[in-house]
Amino acid sequence: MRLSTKGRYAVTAMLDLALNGQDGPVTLSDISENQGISLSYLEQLFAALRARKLVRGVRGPGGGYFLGRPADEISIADIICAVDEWVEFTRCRGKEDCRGGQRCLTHSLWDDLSRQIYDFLTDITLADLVARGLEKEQTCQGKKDSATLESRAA
Amino acid sequence: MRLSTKGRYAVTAMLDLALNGQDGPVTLSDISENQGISLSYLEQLFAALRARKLVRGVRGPGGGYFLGRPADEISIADIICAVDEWVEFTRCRGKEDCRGGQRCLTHSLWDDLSRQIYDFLTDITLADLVARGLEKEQTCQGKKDSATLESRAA
DNA sequence: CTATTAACTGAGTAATTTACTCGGTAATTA
DNA sequence: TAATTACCGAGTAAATTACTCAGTTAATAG
Repeated sequence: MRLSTKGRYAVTAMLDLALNGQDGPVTLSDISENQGISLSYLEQLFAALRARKLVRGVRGPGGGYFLGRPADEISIADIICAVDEWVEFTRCRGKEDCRGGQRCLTHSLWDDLSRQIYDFLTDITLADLVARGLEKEQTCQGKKDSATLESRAA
Repeated sequence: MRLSTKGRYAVTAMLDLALNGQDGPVTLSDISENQGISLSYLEQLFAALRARKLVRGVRGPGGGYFLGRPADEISIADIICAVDEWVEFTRCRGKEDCRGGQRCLTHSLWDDLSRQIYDFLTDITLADLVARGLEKEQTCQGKKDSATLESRAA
């Protein structure tokens, strides 16, 4: 498993689709502006997402992107794996011999952990995130009553 | 949260200490050989780990590294945060205004997820990993049902 | 006391990944 | 037909990863 800013970009972009894709397709330009990512980089990310059928593109004016499946059928792990090209699972299985046993043991422990994280993220869908977020009704600036999570330092 | 090969190196190295640090300190040379990482790179990683008191160094012949605390008091999140310099939490809180609300919402959803992953990894200690690994008694090559996990190297 | 060991430190750099720029083509709509 | 937007690929700047090298301290063994 791997968790980088690239994966974050992909997840937030997909969230953007989940939130705004109800009425019509969302353009990459919109996402680019919303998320502060360059258009070309988004195109690269969406090429990977499209290859995994996580999004569907519509050309022409009024076009843009839709989610490829309902939001409750897209897990965070799906998204991250799509852009981060994760495999690299037990690398000492083939080329690296593990005669010593020690190296092999630590690697298999890591793979075990990696698998746990993967399973964890497989159980969380885009829909889950959106639902959990809406239920809190937290907008960044909002901060109504007692909470005051971060009070205007500057 | 961030999960890179750098974090993996740190975790497997710490696992190495947890597994071999019983009798005496473990040298970076040993770890370097076990894990296939260069000595200098390990020194960099251990500088960060030492700064967070996750390891304790002993100089001179017969020296090496110990865990800074018992293995059941060191979480995976501790290790990863030490080397990956993670902070970057809700980046739209200060400099980026979130008038649109859209960008802000996706970011806060991401931060929410990031927090979940962090909590998940905070609950897993080095000792947990080792215990879980031993209980499975999985060696990479061996896979014979009887023991074999410590097969005499040095 | 001397030599060796191994932790520490820091500057410099190759390799890789991230993120972007640019210049296009293909499909769709008005 | 013209505008729009997905789609495509080569080239590159910036950042991070991972390493080499060249030392210095501290502790131990002889």
